[in-house]
Amino acid sequence: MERVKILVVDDESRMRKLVKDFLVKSNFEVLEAENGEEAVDMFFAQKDIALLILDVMMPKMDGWQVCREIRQYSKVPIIMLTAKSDERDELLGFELGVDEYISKPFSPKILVARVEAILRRTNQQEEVSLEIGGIVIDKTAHQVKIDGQSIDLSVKEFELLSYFVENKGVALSREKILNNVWNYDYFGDARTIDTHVKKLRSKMGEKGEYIKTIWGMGYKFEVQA
Amino acid sequence: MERVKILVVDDESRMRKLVKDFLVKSNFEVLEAENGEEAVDMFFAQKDIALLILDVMMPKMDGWQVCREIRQYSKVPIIMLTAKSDERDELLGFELGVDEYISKPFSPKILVARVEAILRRTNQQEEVSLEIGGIVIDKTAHQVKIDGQSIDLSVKEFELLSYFVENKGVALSREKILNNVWNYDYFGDARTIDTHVKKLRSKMGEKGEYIKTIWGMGYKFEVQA
DNA sequence: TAAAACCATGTAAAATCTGTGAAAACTTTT
DNA sequence: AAAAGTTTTCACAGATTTTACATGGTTTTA
Repeated sequence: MERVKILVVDDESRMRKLVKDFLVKSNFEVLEAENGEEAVDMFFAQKDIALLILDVMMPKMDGWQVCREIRQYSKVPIIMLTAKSDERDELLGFELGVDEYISKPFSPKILVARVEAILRRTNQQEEVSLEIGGIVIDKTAHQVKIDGQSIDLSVKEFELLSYFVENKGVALSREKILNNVWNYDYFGDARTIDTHVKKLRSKMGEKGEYIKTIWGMGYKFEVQA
Repeated sequence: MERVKILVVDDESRMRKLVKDFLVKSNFEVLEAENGEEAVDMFFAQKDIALLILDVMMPKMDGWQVCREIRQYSKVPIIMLTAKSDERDELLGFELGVDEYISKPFSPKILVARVEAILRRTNQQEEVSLEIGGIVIDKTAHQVKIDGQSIDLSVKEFELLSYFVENKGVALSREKILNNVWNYDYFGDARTIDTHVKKLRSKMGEKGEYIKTIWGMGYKFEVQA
């Protein structure tokens, strides 16, 4: 099992180190950013950050702003660190979708407990396996079965199919696919998608037809005729 | 961007004014009703009310009843105002599809925050689909159905039809259509529109007649005869 | 009512896009 | 370091869409 990534954002390196130490001990992988801008960049460059811990007070871009920017694209859980309890702006946080506040100073146990609670809560909602039209995608096992028959997919193919299934019925532009399945900073040829779609379709046999071409637009995964 | 309409229902005019003031400050458009009957009538007369704020205790028809009547036809978000927290009937509310409770007295900020949170939440889930005269345009799926029957449209045709439907009843000059459906830097033949209109009409069968020619001016989408 | 202005339609050319195969560039495994 | 596998690029053919244009019909205007 791969370790869960947490991004810690604080301008004080001592604080970052402190938080990091606690989390690393609890077997999380910790990334650090020392200001809001760096945090946002890092979040979108990395694709699999499971939780953010944000200091409210930071130069350049404060925690609220980071929260806003990230919430435009992601529902990743966010914990806010506040110096005093009156720095907590519950109202603003509510609007922005903050999951939890922790006031400094905090005990290591509290921090880890909250992090684990939130991850447990959110992971429950996340589906581990998707099923549609005889296609079963097991994200944990990284395996796909079609009518009970396991098929071999490369990583990209797997991710692409997952993305399609997660967005079944939704018309997806190539650009959108690129931004979601490929890394945010990938600037290659959009035709790459076509090639992967071709392979996916062929590996999926007759169920490959579920991946529909929308001319001049992109693709759409849909089960009905 | 047009302002979002909220209907506030309470028998006390002071309370209505209070709520209204807060919401207007946050740039909502506020309609008022002073009892349940009026609220229901108003809701169905107005077509585009985005949210209801209902007092539970009202003469004639209480908040629960209003909720029931409206829920038969609409999924519009509903916030209930309760005098005391024990007036909240969570169970009943759950059945009726109440989205949120706010107990009086409440702070203006909380009210506005909840309203905005709910609108954000529901707008996300809301399908981007337009419906008129048996024509359903699902922008997400990039699909058009006529009387439940899916029809194939090219991208331009799809966009053109969407534009027409979004501007139903409005006479649209060719220039305007060109500027909105085509890129603003398109300098081709305006006759191109005619061709697309022709195709659209034919693909839409008898409903093609909804696209009306306005002589010497352009086109108009309109459902009635 | 005739002329002028304008629209609908069919046809065909032009532009655009997709599917495919093959090869190049990378990664990972052996 | 070679082999095996994966991902990306590229180019071409075929398919589809978009556009232009000519013709004939319709509406307006004078």
